[in-house]
Amino acid sequence: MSDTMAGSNGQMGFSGTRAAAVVGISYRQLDYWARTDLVRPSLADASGSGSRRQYSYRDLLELRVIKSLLDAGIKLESVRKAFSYLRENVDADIAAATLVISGSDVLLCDGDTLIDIVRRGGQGVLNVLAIGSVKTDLDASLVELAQDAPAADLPAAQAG
Amino acid sequence: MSDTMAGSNGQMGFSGTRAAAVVGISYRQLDYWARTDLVRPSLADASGSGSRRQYSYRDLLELRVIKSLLDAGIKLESVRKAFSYLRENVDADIAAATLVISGSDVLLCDGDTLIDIVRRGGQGVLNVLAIGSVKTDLDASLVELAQDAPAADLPAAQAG
DNA sequence: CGGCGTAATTACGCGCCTGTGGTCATCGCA
DNA sequence: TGCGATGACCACAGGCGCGTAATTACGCCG
Repeated sequence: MSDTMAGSNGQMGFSGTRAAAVVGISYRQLDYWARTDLVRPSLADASGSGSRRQYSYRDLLELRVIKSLLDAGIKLESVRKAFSYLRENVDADIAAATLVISGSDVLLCDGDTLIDIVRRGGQGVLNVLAIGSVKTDLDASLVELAQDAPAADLPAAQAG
Repeated sequence: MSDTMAGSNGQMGFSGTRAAAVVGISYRQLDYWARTDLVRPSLADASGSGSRRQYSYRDLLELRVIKSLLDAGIKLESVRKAFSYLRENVDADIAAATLVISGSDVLLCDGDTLIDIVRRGGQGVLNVLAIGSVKTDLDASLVELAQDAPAADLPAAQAG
């Protein structure tokens, strides 16, 4: 009936269409990003026509961060570099920190470190994004769209 | 002999080619930006083939700020919006402040105000750029390139 | 006044990102 | 096991932001 049925472990996935709807991007963007290796669905990748991609909650968070960066006028190419860097150098819990992009340098930091960085304010542009607020917005969108897919649990348990 | 001859008032202009060289962008970019109304030369605009554009020092500063934003991965379209907003709402001395772009809001602020903004860190991306450092870099580039155009005064008198 | 250098103009092409539309494999369901 | 819905795949189009190259016009200088 719905593609958001909870599995036996309570960890549900999101289909491509639903992921795009929740995040607030077009399906074509989601598709393009998946096949150009920006964000691949971590639960189930596509394997030919007719297969189904399955996005995790964490994937949605990444997608939403990317959407925020795009909305802020940042080029997709730049977003790609930032995320490839992040994936190689950071495994910390992303949701708690603030993302800072400064040229080719990317880092996650907490509030005080952030103030420090901004105060010294190198010689380039700083792109600053609080992941926490992104997560809040994402959860709100999830609750909104949950009405269309009744049997799904709300993601409250995932708040970290 | 040179297109950077100082006039009787000491206020010299920069040709298109030199402006591009000093700022560090291609001539095609400068040309494109001029004819699409991003930055027009304030001393003398083009008037047909064979005419000469004349950029002021202030123009160079704007161009350099734009270059910084582009280098940071910000889309030209977004830069356009920011500058059209700035030109309509702000006549303060740009060189002293910090430029902050937050979605469709653009503002110039000093150090303390900046910290305040970052601390509360709205729900989007903040693009932060200290204009002072841009000006410093620009002046350095001017001094470097002055060797190619000997008779020109250094822009030290223009420091704000 | 006629060549010469500079530079603005124009035409053309490319790569990126994305929207549109159609095709086709797969899944859910009866 | 066939049928309809879903969604991945593919071909194409289009705008933006330039690069490249040729063309045209101005200004200077001999």
